[in-house]
Amino acid sequence: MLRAAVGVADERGIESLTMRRLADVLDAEAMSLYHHVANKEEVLDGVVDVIAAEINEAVGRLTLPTKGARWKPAARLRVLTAREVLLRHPWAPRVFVSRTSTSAGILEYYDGLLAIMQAGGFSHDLCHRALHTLGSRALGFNQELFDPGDAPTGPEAAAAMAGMAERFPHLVGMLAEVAHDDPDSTLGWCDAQTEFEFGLDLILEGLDRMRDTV
Amino acid sequence: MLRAAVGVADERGIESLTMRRLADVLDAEAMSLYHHVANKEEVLDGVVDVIAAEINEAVGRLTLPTKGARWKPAARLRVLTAREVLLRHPWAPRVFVSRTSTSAGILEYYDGLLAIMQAGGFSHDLCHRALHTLGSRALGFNQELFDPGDAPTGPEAAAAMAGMAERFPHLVGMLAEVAHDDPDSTLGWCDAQTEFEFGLDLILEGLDRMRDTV
DNA sequence: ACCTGAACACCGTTCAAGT
DNA sequence: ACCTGAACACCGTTCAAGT
Repeated sequence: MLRAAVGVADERGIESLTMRRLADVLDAEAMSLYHHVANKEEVLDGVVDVIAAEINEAVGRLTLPTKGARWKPAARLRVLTAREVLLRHPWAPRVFVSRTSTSAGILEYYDGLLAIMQAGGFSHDLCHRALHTLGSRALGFNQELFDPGDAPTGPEAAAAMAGMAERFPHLVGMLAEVAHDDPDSTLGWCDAQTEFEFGLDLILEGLDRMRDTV
Repeated sequence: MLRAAVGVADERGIESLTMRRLADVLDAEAMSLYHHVANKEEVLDGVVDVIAAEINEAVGRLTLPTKGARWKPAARLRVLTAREVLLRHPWAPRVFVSRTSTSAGILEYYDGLLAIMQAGGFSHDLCHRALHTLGSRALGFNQELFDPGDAPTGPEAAAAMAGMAERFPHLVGMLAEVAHDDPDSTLGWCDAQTEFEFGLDLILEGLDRMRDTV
């Protein structure tokens, strides 16, 4: 049933995951679901567990060494592997942030990340700060509020840019040059992947520096 | 009307902000709102604009110098000032991340942040990467997936910890020591404030280092 | 032009009734 | 024990009708 819920979200989007539709897919008529879950929240909790299990299965196959300075490439690969799973379920981050309680599967994922950091020599306190600093990046996604690289294109783009240039001069200046330097910057998630890795590496390097000095 | 919407969200939570309740508060009977907005999405867009205006008003009063190395404390204060506004509207981050288009007020906020970075000598490309790296932190909040410092308390805490210790040894070890080192770590947003500033400073320092070398 | 009430299509959920 | 259909309370939204 939870697998069916993930299937519905994958195929028609998370907003289409309603109790009625889920029952339809299961060939059960409508409201029988409530004999297996207390309410929809429990369905979403279960969905998170399914995705977490998929992530844990993927990162469980990793075999990089983790001692000392090797912690960094090991943590990096773990995060990017989790990200690969999430890229197959683009709706999952939204469900993750909507949960109030934490799934055991997510705790298991974090526990493995902590194992890497502790093998690298992190104190418990630095581990704690590291998890907060990484935030959702630890699981492979970064909540973007708007895409600064998403410059307007099309016929009226030039006019819109001119109007915006007065109100947001620095922003428009940046967009013009970034778009010029990298014409592929708006082509799908390739760019987002580069940006994600940039931010991840910046944080991991900052943490590594503290490992040496704190 | 948008101010009334913010008031409803402040007093009863964002989930209580329905078209019917909003009309009630405005002493208009129900469905007259649709003569002023196309749909609820437009109401939420407007709510974002109201909060963005409040943020811009607050950061507009700041007067720190921004040239060269001074960019860092200036950017830091700008972000923490935005955070102060959001702490008065704890539901706002959830509305922010739910918007697909970006409000002009948010663009204005980003434009001012870019002005600081450019005064500090950032290239357009590094500005772009910096915004992506900061993500929601640029606006003063960090999407937490679960609070690793939120150790269980109460009578059955010890038993729960013992059960969890087998499955999540590193996590439980960390929680035990962090809770021991800092018994106040679960008392409200003080802790979250410390953690937010830690992550913010780590990122700002990493960006500052790149300013010198890239 | 602006407001209104009834109605529609949808949602999560309850409940008494079936097997 | 498990499933079902009708119903309830709520939501966003439409529409014809009022002033």
